Amino acid sequence: MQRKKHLHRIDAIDRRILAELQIDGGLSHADLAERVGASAASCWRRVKALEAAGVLQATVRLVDPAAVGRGVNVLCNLRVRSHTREVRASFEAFVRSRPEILDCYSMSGDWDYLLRVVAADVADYERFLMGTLLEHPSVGAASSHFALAQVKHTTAIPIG
Amino acid sequence: MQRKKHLHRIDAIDRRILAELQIDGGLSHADLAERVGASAASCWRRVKALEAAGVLQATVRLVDPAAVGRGVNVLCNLRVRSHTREVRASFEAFVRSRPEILDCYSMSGDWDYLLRVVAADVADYERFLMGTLLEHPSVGAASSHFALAQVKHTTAIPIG
DNA sequence: CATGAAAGCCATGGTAA
DNA sequence: TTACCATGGCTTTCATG
Repeated sequence: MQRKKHLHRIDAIDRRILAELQIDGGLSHADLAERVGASAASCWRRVKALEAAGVLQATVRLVDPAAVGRGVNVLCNLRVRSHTREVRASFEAFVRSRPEILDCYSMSGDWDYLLRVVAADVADYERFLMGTLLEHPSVGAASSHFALAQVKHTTAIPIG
Repeated sequence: MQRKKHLHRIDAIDRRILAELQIDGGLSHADLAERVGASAASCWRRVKALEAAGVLQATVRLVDPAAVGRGVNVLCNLRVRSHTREVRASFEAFVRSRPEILDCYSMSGDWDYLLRVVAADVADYERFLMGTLLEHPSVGAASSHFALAQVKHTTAIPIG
C-alpha cells in the first residue's frame, strides 16, 4: 500500500483535472479532456500519472447518512489514559476498526483526539459511548457534543 | 435541487450495493452485481432507484490534500455575533462560499459552530483567520485547534 | 519529449424477451 | 432473470511541434 512514488510536478492542467474529478468522478476521459482543454489521450496519461503519484485517490460514491439510519453526527473530544506509544497505537487501531467513527484527528490543546461519530439517534450514541468507546482500555475522558445540523460537508479540496 | 422524492424501501441487497459503491464508485454494474449476488440488470435498476431517491449521491474522486498544498487541518470553534435568523443565514452562506472550509456543523453546547478548515501551513491559516473569517460581520469569537495528524478520514457510512 | 489526432478492440449499458 | 446488440469509452499507435 505504498503511495507517493515520485513527486510529480503538477501543472495548471493537472490542477483542472483534479478540480473536475473531485466534483464528478464519473466523467469520461473525453468529457474531462473537453473541460480542461486537452486531448483525451493526454488527459488519460495525466490521470494515470496522478494516480501513480498518489495524488488522485479512490473513486467513491457518497451515501446520504440519514437514509441509512446514520443521521446524527456527534463530535467527541477525548483523552487517552496515558500517552505512551503503545496506548496511542492501540487507540488509533481501535478507531480505525470502528465503522461508526468516520473521522479522527490527533489534536493539539486540551484534548488528545477529536472524533466524529455517526449514530442513528441519541440512544444509539449512548450505547456506543458507554458500551464501546469508554470500555476501551486506552480511553480516558470523553466529552461529546451533538451536531444540530450539518451546514456544509464536502470532499473537494480547494485547488489552485 | 430537490431530492428524496419518495421513501424507497432499502432491502439487504440495496445495502450491499451501497456498501460496495461507497468504497469503490468505479465498479461496473457487472462487477457490482457479482459482489452483491444479483443480476446486472437488477443491479442497474436498483442503482437508478437509489439515485432517484437521493440515497446514492455524487460520484467523487478523492484528492490527497497534502499533494495540492492543503495538508494542515484546523478545527475551529466559533460563535456568531448574534443568534438572529439573518446573522445565522449570513454566516452559513459565507461558510458555503469559502472552499477552504470543508465541513461545518451547527453545534449544541458552548460554541455555535465547528468548522474544519484546510490550509497550507500555520501562516496560511493565520491569514484566513484574521483576514477573512474574523472579518466577516456575522462572526463573534473563534477558537482554533490544529490537528497534529489525521488518524482516520472516511466517507463510508456504516451500512447494515 | 509531450502532445494531439485517429482507429480498433472490447466492455459496457440498456433493452427486449 | 437471461440474452443480446449497439453504443461508446479505453487504449495504443503514429505523426507532429
